[in-house]
Amino acid sequence: MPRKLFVTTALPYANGSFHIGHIMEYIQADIWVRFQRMLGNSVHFVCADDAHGAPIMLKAEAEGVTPQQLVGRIGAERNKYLDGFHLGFDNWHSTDSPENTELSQDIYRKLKAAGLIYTKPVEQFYDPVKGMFLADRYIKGECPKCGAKDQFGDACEHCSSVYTPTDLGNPYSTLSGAAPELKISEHYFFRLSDAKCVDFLKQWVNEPGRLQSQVANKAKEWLDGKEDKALGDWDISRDAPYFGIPIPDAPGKYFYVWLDAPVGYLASFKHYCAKKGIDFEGVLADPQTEQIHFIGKDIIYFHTLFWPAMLKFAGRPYKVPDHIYVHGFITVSGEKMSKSRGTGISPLRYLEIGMNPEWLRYYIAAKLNANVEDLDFNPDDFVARVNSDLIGKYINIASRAAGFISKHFNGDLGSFGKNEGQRTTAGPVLAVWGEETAIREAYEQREFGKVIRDAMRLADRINEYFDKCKPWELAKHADNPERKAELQLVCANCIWGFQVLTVYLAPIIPSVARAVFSKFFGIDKSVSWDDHRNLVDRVLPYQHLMQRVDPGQLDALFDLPPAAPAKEQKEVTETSKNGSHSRSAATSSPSTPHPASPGPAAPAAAAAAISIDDFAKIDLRIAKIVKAEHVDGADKLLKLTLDIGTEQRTVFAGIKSAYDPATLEGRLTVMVANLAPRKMKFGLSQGMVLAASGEATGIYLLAPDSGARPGMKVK
RNA sequence: GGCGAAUUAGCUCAGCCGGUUAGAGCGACGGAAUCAUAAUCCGCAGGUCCCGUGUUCGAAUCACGGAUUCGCCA
Repeated sequence: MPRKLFVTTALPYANGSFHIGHIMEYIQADIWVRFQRMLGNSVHFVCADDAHGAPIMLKAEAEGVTPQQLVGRIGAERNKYLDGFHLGFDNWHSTDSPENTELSQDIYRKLKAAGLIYTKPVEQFYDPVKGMFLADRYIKGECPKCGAKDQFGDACEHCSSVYTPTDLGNPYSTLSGAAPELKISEHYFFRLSDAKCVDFLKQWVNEPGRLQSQVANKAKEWLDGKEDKALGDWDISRDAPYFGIPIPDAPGKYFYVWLDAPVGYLASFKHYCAKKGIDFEGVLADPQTEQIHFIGKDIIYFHTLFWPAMLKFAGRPYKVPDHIYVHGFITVSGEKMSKSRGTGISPLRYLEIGMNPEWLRYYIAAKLNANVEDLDFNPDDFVARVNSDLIGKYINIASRAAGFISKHFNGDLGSFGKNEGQRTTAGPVLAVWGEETAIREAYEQREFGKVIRDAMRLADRINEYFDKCKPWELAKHADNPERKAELQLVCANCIWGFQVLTVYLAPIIPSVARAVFSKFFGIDKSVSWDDHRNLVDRVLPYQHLMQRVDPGQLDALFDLPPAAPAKEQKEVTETSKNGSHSRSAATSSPSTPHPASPGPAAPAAAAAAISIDDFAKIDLRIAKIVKAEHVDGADKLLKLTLDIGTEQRTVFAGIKSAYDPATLEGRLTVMVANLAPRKMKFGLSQGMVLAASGEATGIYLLAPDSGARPGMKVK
């Protein structure tokens, strides 16, 4: 009996491009979905842009476009990523859509009819210049405890005390700079504290197998809170102007973005159903349907409290989620992605420089398990794992066995019985078949790391078998029919083992799996789980199925343009604090846009004029290169140790192509001494040296006239 | 500040309910092989299991305290 699955990933906030954290979540869900589909289960897999809310409204305003235009622009680039990483969503929609408006308002009306909605006046800061109420993050002022200036309205970065915006001294609006006024407005609330809500949620959370234990514990902590920790009601309205969905019969009131965001799961599904002629309500109302949401650990609160309660008390046709599968964040080289230092990985750049998306899928799968744990992208580890596991172990099996079959048997794998128990498959094939249950269960449990550990152990077995049987020796005696038959058997066994492994790995590397079947086995079909039993009869001449990673590509991946200037960072900080879906996938990294490539400097098309004050911010110093060294594994970089009088700095400079390190030692140059340090693949770079370059090749380091001494300021 | 999670070989990690000399992969090192995109195979080396105290016949595993990191506190 095939399962019926409705699967979603968290809605990304549509104010920016995808970052590596989004991609990680989609890869996790996509692997699981592909696995389910291979088993023959029915899966509807959808997502959507989370379009509403103040940050998008304000960003659009700043850019002089409508929110719809902004969201449309972001939405237009989604497919590049989704196709690029083989993410097989059935549909991608938007919360700013007729379906979402209809469903959100319907759910609201039903909640209201159930007596779970009420209104209450709320006193809140109001920006008289902008004419709008201000969320906490748009108010700054002096910390009531320590007096630090320019603190946000929720917590102090200096003394980390927590308070409300009304506690701030000399508050001001970050939007207009005006002093905010306290103003009262009627707000709509969802009565989450209602006994029937709490009782339902307690039962829902405790359902065995529904949530990961860490997640269930967290939810229980919220549900069992007492006094000031007790579960409160949820403020679901915002006053105009607001980019969102109007609340029925409440002029000037809109749903808070977090109310309509998860409804977007349903809106996207409904939109898809309409396109495909599927009965939307029928699928939802079917008790067999399993509704599953993949999310990041930062949005557990919304998905284990509000969302199930909303659905439960809205009633039919809505169903409560069957599972919420929570993952951790992704870090890069052990560090949380930094907002200010521009570290991180751009998924778009990854694709643009021609890196294979399935390397990343493989690497992320290798490090994923079912727990709410962060995982680390480590560049060296990435290269090692992909090259030694995927190419060295797995692909290598086909590569080394196929030649003999093509050369001596014209691609025929032989008339040996291929069924379990028969002599011919007693070698590696039985071993590989023996792990089928374990691997299938590991997939089901989202223990992808275990899948890969198991699969690679099997690849090792096949390689050992190959070595032990020495087919290259057998081939030397191919005129002996017995030797020749043995040669065919050994190679066939390895190729069958490879076939089974390919099926096992297909959810993770779908495109390679498909290519193995079409280009190597001559079978053009989508790979199903059953294909691990249907051993093939022949192979086509082997052609490369996958390239190795060139470590130089990692340099290119991390060689991003300098971090965005301070203004941009501030924006990012603010928007990322909005607690919406934007951060749901993983890190708090901004999705820093970047040019297609670090392009050659066009003959300086005069940049915009700056003031002398702007220039003075740059601390340029004469530096003496005391040491210059090659960097292992870096194509372009040299590691420089610079003396600037008061201290020594380590700087990585992209001048390897132009300078021999030995000739640099001892000479003077100019460095930016106050450039924010930046973590690079090879270490921390504490500044940069200045060099000239143009259209033509060549890089020319600056040098001061004689007489300059290390540490002198350049101005 | 309160609560929670994490901390195991150079790197990435596995070690369930406490039980013999703590494991894997990669890397390093030494060999072999040469079919394969220098991939593969064999062997070897590497650990005060964050620190301390305690419970126990026995603790990486439990308890308490501490350090560091990360998160949650609507």
